[in-house]
Amino acid sequence: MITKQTNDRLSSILDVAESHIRRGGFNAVSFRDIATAVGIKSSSVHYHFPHKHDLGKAVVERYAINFVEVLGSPINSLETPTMRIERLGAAYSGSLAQDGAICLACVLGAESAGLPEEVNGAVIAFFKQLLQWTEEALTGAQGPAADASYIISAMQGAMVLSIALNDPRKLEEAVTRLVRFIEV
Amino acid sequence: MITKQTNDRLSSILDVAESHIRRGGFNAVSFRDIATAVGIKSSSVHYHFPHKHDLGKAVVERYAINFVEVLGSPINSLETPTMRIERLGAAYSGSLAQDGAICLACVLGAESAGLPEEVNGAVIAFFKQLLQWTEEALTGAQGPAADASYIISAMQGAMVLSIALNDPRKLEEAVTRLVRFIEV
DNA sequence: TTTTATCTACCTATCAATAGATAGATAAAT
DNA sequence: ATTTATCTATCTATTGATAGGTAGATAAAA
Repeated sequence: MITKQTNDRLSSILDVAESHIRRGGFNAVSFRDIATAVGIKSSSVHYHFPHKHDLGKAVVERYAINFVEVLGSPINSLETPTMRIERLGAAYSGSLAQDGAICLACVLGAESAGLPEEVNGAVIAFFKQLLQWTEEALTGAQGPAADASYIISAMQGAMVLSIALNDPRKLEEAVTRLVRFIEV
Repeated sequence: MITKQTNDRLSSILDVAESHIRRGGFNAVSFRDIATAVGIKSSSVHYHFPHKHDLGKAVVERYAINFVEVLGSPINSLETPTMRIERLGAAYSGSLAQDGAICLACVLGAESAGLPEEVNGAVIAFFKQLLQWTEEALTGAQGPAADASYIISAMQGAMVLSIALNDPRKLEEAVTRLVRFIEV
């Protein structure tokens, strides 16, 4: 059985790992860093995640579940596609503003070719999930920006630019522009 | 005096470093890997680049010079803004197709928060240069996509998606869409 | 012309630090 | 009694970095 405390500890480990990865990529985490931050020993982190790729995969999978949960369903008859993409944009902006760090998929997608395949697989799955959500959200939409890949690309790219240039408005402006050019 | 051979060796070091960074980020390079690939010892790499951030900075700076050179001038009276952005898109697509690797700025921009400041500074400078080029190229242009930050974001993001999903068409489609929605 | 000095570009050897990983002990919980 | 979650202790490999040496080119001084 998994106790409450164990769950907390697991969460803490994943929290620290996610935070480090989102700031500096997969190689920016080490078992020791995590252990120190959480207050345990590195061998205890290995107990929960035998290999580093187990940890990486778990971080990505939790992130994916959480992201989709925050987004909610893309099929909501009370909303227009524009409103849904606005919601997606808000999730991106919020994540940047709240954590001061880029989206996990941005970092890991960028260093995709250097990742363990277990981690890369999880990243790919997340991207596909994200694309599917956006496609469904766009049902019936038209206009210069009404394409799932295009929207995800633009938002992720704007996020990178925002982080690199330390200017959150890059992302906000991109979202505004995207939303403006979706027609119902 | 810098001999021809020295120049070749320096180039080789930078070549290998760039290739590794573009595949897996800044931490995917090591002095030993480079040395082995080039055929010298790691201490010799240190001779040319005392610290790792010196190497990183040099890689970014060479990349920036090369990229702008490939692009050519953004101000060319024979071209429309659309044609210029098409040229930018071709540079991105070509770089992906030719090297099978993402743009250097995409990777380093994404892990920006984890980079040595010397390297990060060079990345920021490159981004600014790229934005300025695009702004100049857009002179007089209008339409849903006529914004430098937006165009760079969309292209970089599409590049990440292309690499992560192993589908170069993501980038090509994004470029097509961007170009289509620039009006003169 | 020969000697002396300096510089370049590499080498060997080595360092301390850190990486991921494992074995075995322990104590608490089930 | 067994499982869970942690510990201590340790391993091997790799990291970035440095010290000290050397062959060859260049250049200035004797």
